[in-house]
Amino acid sequence: MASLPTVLVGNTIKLDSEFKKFSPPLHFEKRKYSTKELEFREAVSLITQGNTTLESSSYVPILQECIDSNSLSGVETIHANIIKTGFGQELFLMTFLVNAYAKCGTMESARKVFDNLPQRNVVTWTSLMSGYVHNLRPELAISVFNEMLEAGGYPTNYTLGIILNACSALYDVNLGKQIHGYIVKYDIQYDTSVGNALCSLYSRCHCFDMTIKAFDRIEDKNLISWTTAISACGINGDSAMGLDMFVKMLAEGLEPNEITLTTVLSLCCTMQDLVMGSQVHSLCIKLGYGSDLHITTSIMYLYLKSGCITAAKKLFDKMNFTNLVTWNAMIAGHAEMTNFSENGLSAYFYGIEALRIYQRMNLSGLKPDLYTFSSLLTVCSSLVAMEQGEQIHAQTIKTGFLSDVVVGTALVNMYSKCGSIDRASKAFVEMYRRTLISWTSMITAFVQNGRPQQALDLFEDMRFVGVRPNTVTFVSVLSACSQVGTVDQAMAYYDMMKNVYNIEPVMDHYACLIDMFVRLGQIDEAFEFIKKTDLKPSEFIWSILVAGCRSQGKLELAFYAAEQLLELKPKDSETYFLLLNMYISAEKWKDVSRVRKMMRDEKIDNKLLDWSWISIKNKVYSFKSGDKKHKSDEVARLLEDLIEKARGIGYRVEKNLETVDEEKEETTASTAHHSEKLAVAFGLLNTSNAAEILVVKSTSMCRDSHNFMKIISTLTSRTITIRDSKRLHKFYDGQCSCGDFGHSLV
DNA sequence: ATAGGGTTAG
Repeated sequence: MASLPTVLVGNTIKLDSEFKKFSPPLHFEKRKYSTKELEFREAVSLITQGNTTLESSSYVPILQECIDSNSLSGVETIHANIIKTGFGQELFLMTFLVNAYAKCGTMESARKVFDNLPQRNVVTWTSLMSGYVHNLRPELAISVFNEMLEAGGYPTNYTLGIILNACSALYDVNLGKQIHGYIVKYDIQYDTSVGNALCSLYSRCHCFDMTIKAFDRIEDKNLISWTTAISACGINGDSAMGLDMFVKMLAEGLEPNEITLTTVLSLCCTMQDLVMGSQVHSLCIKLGYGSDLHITTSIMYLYLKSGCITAAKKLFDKMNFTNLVTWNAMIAGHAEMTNFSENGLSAYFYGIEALRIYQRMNLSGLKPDLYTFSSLLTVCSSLVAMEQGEQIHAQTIKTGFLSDVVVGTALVNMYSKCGSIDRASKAFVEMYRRTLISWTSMITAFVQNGRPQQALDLFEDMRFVGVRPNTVTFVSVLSACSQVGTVDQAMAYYDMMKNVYNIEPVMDHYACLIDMFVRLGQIDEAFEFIKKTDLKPSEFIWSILVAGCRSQGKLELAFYAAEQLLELKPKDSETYFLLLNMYISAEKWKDVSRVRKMMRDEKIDNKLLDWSWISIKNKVYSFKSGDKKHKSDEVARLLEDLIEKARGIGYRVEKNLETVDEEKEETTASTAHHSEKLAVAFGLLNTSNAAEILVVKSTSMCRDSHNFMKIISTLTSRTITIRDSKRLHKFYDGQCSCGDFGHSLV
């Protein structure tokens, strides 16, 4: 966090009447450059020959050319020449030189030129500030601002715009508000550059209302004002409003440029609105931006986000030019699919594809940046690929991108989802800046890893440092409460959410509370709560109730809840398998046949896509039920041996689909195995004695397998982590981190 | 002399 510049605390900005009227700054006249016709190369050759017939203003377009081609050596050559020819006293020229050095990335030289200036005016000061903002040293821009004020200089609207940008770069909305205070006091909110900077600051700091207010106050709204406001709508999650503004902008007669269009396409993208997207695309083509790289990348990303992976790939392969952003979008698009795939198996393939694209990107010679790393970490967390995740962690350290708050948060999330809570919290502690999402991620990490009390403690820390929780934070908090199992505490947080933070409860919050009642065995209270809140339970809530009723032996209610679930998800194979298993456990064979017939009628696959995979030394081994791959004899023998030993200490194979022969409808010997049992056995055989086992499973774990893993963790003295489609299970010493309510259903 | 966009995290 940037410390507050002391000068700003008192009323020390002296704004004179000149400033209020926006007259041009003192000592600065706009020159008409006589060298418009002078060719750049000609000029350079004149300079290098030492033939100095140039007048001082002729240097400006040459310097501009150096800036455009980012040629530091060019700037240095011209600098030397200016000194030689005695133009070093020309303030306007030296100001431009400060700017040129700053734009070419050497603030040391810029500062040196500035320090040697014969005199200073607001333009020279402002150029230096702008240079620091441009070179990612906003805090230095602010101290230069203070220096200027102390020296008696007055800011202009441009100066204030730059300082607001510095605040924005520091995410220091409080300092920005102080500056805003002066802007209000001197009534210059309607100025375009000040207004645009305010919009941009508030947008970046997620103060949406302030953004729109600042926008409304701008007298002459230019394309930048509109683009900033439209983009702010997107950041705020109100893409529809952004599209409305875009239409309004068009109605006002402004023509969008490629940047506005890219922003608008990104709105279509978050709305997954292919129809609107293709309309905007047509407009892009009409305005001549059809082959613009940003536009094409946005269209590609729109396809990706709308699930049209093949179309996106086609476009990608057809593109003549790609840059890092194109590749990042491709990787991010696949990374996102790993989150939204219903089916764990397809998530796995998307994840692998994302890593492949990354390899291809490396081969093409592009260097990854913070966006690449964030997406890759997401992929690793979805794949539960901790080894790859660690490699990417190492790369973020080497490249310096670890200091980015999003990368840091993604790292916390990756370690958490891979079951390594210690590394997750280390990553969190080492972050130098944390956003609400970082805090929420860490709170969620504790919840995911079965440490509810630490989650609640961290939540209080977060409140203590003044970070305001949101809906998502409270889902994790209530989820932690349900694990702790204190009804009063949960209700207190529920009330806090509603009354202190004015957050309306959503289905996930209700689900947490119902989950808590169910865990406490208070099935009646759960149903009562549903009635009291006039709640129409979601699928998820019904599935919690099914599991709860079953474990409480309330079979009638369980069947009722399961039927409700089926009504909400009539095409979902897992629900049918749930019902089947329930009837099999109850040995109601008639109902078993009835459900099987329903499945045939609905054309539901007779086999659940149950896969598990384990990554050992960068190789991934996948298993499906009853699989015979990967040293099957050894794996089978070990598994039989473990089952035998487990039986010795009370394990009984539960009757379910895996263990019941379909034809005879009776329990057979456990020759068929769940995929995760195979993967764990394989892991036990192929890792050293103390190593943790980490397995990913495409569906959710069943109760039988869950019981089995608990016992195996004791028998082998190993920590076994299984990430299923619902949550994380960490088995250690006969216990599971989910508190035995995480396994669900089937 | 100043200003805007796309890809990222719960």
